[in-house]
Amino acid sequence: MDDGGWRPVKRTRTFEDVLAQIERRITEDGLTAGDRLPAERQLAEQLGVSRSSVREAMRVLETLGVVSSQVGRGPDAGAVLTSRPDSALSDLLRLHLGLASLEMREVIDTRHMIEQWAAGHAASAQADTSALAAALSGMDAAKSAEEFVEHDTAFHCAIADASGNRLIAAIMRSLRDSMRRYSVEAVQRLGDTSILRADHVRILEAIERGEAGEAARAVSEHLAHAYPSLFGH
Amino acid sequence: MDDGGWRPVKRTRTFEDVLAQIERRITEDGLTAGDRLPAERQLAEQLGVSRSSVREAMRVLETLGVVSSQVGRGPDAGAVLTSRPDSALSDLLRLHLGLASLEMREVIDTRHMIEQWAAGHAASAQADTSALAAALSGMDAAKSAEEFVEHDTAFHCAIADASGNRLIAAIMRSLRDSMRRYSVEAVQRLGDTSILRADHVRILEAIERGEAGEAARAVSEHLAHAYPSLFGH
DNA sequence: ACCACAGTATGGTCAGACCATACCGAACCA
DNA sequence: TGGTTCGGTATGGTCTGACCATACTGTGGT
Repeated sequence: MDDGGWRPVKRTRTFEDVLAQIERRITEDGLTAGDRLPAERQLAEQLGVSRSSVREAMRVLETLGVVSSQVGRGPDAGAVLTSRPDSALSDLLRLHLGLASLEMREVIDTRHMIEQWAAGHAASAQADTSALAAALSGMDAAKSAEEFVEHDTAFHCAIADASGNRLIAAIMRSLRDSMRRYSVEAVQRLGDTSILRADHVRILEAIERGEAGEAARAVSEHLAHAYPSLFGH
Repeated sequence: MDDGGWRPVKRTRTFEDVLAQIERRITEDGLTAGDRLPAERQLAEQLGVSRSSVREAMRVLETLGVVSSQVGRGPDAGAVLTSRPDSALSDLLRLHLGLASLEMREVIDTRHMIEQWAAGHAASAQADTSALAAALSGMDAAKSAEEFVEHDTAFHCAIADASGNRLIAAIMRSLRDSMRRYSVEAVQRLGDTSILRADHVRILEAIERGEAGEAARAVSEHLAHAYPSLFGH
């Protein structure tokens, strides 16, 4: 019955080895976005594994938003290192929401946290607000809830961008992405978007004036207006 | 030269079709963590594709922390739906940090934001603090910087858990995971950890007394102590 | 009741083939 | 000289079929 404390063997699959090798080359050679990886067949031969294993590793890297594969021939073909964490995060959130291992409430609370933080930092940094203003006009011109949400998303993502933190901006984009349908329903339920517009103007002006506290407060109240059912207390 | 506005062909790869089918079955059949997917060969036959394509789809799902594959036979074998967003997020952060498409500063700022939020909510919720206390004793007994960081991570993740938001807790865990090496170096540079201990006690007591504002403040000052070089302003 | 062993379903891996794509370059005109 | 056409080729995408290691299942013997 006693295995003597052994048994930590934890078999490691071939494609995981390939992954580790590629990651090692990335960090050791200092590769960055734009650099090309060897072709699949070449990599398979170099590492002494089959092309299938290399392909599975590529699929993982692609899922994580680290490489992008192009067919054909030439400088742009093959596996190129990229930097797209957004879609990876979106897929992750969407699937886990579908699995019911996350609830919308948790997503919205997270968004609340991020937006307050981002608005405050955007204000302190006196960030450029032209993207915010553009999104605002887009909302004014919107002819459907879908279109409105589209520009609303742009507005809030622009705040995250303006905070200067790319990780937070990426999380923000994927949060919005995974709750798009929910947002559209919320806008339709709401009917009148004039309150939201006033909120947006208040947020924009607070950021422009560099008033971090007011910007955070404005964001908080805005979310309470947009999702009244979740902020009943 | 004019293609008449066409060209939206966007070839879709077979494994992406498989992914869509599986995701559809998850949402339509209401599958959740613990349920089993059909075997690879079976799935390939059902969908009329090769096993390779099914496997690539599986690899994506596994990367996103949605399925876990076990070899062998029996009820536990095969592809089982799981809910492990943590490792997926960790891999994502680690690789993008390696690609220099994210900077440590951004990770730590994000952590700062999350910890303040989580500490405040844990305090308001009068959450159970036994895990926090356990981690605290672990730090006291630690004999190396690595061991100290191990329990320190447990302490801070326990705060995130206590906030009750699984998404935020998952993000917290992956943040800590991806910056483990950095944290160890920071502790070694610091040498004396008594200041950190005092901070931890202050955080713990604030949460126990339900003082959200004090908990958030304590977390903020704690991070300034732990990473003085990043909070010089 | 227990145990040993063959059977079998599972994922993991490999080799080799073929396809579509898209660039490269040489041969071919104008 | 200049452009065009067309075959060559490197790339990822897909499929087939095979074999392996693993771990349960059931059967038969003790």
